[in-house]
Amino acid sequence: MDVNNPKESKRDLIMDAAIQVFSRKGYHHSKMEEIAVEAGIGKGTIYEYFPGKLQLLQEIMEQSYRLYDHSLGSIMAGGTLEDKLDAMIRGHLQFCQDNKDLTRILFLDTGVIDEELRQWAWKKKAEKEQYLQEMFAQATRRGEIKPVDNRLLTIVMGGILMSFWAPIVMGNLQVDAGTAAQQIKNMIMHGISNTKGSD
Amino acid sequence: MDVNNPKESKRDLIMDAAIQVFSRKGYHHSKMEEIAVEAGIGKGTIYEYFPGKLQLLQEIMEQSYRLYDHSLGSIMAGGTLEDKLDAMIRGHLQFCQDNKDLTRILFLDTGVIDEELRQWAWKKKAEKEQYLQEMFAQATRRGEIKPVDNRLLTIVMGGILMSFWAPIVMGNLQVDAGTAAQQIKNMIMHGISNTKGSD
Amino acid sequence: MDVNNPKESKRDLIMDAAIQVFSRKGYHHSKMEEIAVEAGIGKGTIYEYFPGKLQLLQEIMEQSYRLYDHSLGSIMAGGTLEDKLDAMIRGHLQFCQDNKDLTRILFLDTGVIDEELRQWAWKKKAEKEQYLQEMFAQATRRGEIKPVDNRLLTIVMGGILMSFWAPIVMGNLQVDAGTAAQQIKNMIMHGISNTKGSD
Amino acid sequence: MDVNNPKESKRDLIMDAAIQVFSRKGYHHSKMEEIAVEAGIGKGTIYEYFPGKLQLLQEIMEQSYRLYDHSLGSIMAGGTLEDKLDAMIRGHLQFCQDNKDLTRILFLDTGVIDEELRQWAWKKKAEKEQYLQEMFAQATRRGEIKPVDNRLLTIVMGGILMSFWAPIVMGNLQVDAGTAAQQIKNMIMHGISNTKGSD
DNA sequence: TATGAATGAGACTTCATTCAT
DNA sequence: TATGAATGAAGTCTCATTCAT
Repeated sequence: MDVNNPKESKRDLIMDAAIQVFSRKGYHHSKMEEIAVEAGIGKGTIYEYFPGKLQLLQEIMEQSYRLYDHSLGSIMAGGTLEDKLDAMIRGHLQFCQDNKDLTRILFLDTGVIDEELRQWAWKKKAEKEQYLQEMFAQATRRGEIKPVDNRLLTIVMGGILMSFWAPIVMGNLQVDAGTAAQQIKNMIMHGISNTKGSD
Repeated sequence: MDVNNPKESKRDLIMDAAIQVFSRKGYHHSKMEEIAVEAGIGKGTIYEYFPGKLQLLQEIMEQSYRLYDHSLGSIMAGGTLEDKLDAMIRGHLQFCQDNKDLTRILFLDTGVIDEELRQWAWKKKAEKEQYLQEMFAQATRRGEIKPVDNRLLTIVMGGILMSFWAPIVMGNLQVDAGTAAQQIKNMIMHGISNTKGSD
Repeated sequence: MDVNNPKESKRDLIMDAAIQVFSRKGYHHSKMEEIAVEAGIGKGTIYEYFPGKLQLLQEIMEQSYRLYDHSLGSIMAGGTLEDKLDAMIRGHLQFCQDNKDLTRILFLDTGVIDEELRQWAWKKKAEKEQYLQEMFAQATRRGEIKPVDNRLLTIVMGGILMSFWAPIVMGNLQVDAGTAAQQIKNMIMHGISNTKGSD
Repeated sequence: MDVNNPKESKRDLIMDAAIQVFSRKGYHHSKMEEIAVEAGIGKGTIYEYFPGKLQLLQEIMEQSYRLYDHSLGSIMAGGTLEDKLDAMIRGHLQFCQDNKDLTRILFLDTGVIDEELRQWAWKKKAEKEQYLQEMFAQATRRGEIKPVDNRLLTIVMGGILMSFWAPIVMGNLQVDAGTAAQQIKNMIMHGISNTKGSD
């Protein structure tokens, strides 16, 4: 089936090789030559499938985001905020664990490559925040959470998710996604203080 | 009178210019020529004060971390965990607001430049996590917080701090550090759930 | 047909161009750009075949020495000292006349470029002196020459050979290698004094 | 006396420092900065006494040649060819031994620096050869030597002298100038062959 | 006169991209 | 379609020389 579409498979071959190399060295230290070698093809062939190095990265990033969105989207469909948070965190951890190379590229190189790419990443981030914000707003309306500053809460939530990629990808952290997600969700929902209530 | 120490001031002039340019373009897109122009000096002069481009960045990073540590260290001395968290968050927000260019460099370029620099940044991060972990351990012993997974809590806390640099530096977020810090601290301590029960 | 081995021929093309330029200007005044122009190729192409400027010179030197050794080695095989001297001098003169550019590089730039290269040249020189010394020692044992200080004799012999490259290469001296070699050999063997007595 | 003429002494100070550095590193690897440090003065001061780096070398070379000429000239005044040769060789060896730094500069860097300097060195060499040629011609007329090719003889003689600088300066050869000179002179006059006579 | 901070032309080298085969 | 040899723009760094003090 994959062999039926050799062009697409060669394209994927290149993308996979690029993911390896970008992840290993970072975008600016990756050479087209090295990607070609990793893919087992000639340097010029890459340009048959991608306009250039930057577009190759863009393509990888876009595909990664699609994969990420798909992974999370299917998981966190309905339910209470607590269920959604749990699913979201679990999905995020699972994605990071399952796609270390993609994750490294996605969170390491995004900001420093190119203005256009920065804009794009910024837009993606804004979309995600938009989604979070609505999720929290809905939960607020439903009375599931206290009336906190939604803007701050969104940033905090995003930060919590972001904070896990490095420990996971760099190999320091090995957790069971389900267990960790539940713990983290509980921290967010109920805090860490021993004294119930206050403020 | 301003130039009591002309050598030091020239060095600082270069560093300031480099901070501008690195922050604006990112390390890899910054040219020594451009830094020189920004500083209003000749290209060669930079090399009288710094061995090379990479060392110039390193110097900036180290100075930034010293400044950051000093800013936070003086603030969050004693008190309960709640006081410390409040001070830490407030200091962090304030630093990001007061040193946008530095912040952008510190959190954007760190990972992708150079192996040595990556090691250094990694060490700094580990130190900070070590500090957080001890802070939480102490609070646990004192009974200030529930017995949660310290490793996860540390990562979460780090992520929350990290999450604010981008909104602040990119200009989207304008908050009063004191107010925001208190709100964020409360989220961490008491959670966002409306139901007072725990898991 | 001429290009049976295009890769090797391109390499040679570059080396030939480099020999021209190095010979004309000396190593330190030769620019990679100029070598590329001389070869009729782009600047970057040189780096496809040689790691850098210094290694390009090294390669030329090594090839030159191989050529030189081969030229002399085949000529001066056996026979009496007188025959050997004659062959050696003739071969040396012929080499200088046939390879003026190489000769200029070999004897002009060797000492001043680079420590490693200096070591290499020194080793080559020592090898040649070793060879001369054995040749003279053998002749002494055979009673072909008087018992003179072998160390001094070797240096003298080396100097005599060396002395001819400049006049030949700079274009002042045009001699028939065979005739000149015989004359020089006779000077060495029998001296220039008219009085047949010795000291 | 030296102190009475501070300008001249400072000039000499610089030249001495330059001789040290040029000899140690070779012209192209010597930096004006290093020469200044060696002289214990400021970099700019060199330019008060010399127009530039090249002219500093030229000055050193010219002074060296004057010293060399003076050393030899006073020694080899009159007498037979044999006496002259003996004095010339002895003087040459002595000069090389007494002025290793100068010698290294004189014989190592001459050819590769600059077209003007090359011309100058060439002229000097031609003058010396002119002198040798006349010396030999005179000896021929007096019947002191056989009628050999004067041109070749001159080159040979020059080569013999030249051949000794490297062994002496590089530290391998330690000889008594008088003894060695006599031995070398005898080789030249009477050859090394054991069979007296032939053409 | 002496200085040394400042300069910028110039050289090497890299590597994304092209294009003839 | 696939290739990889060839390219040259671009960037870092050096160091002889200048000049204000």
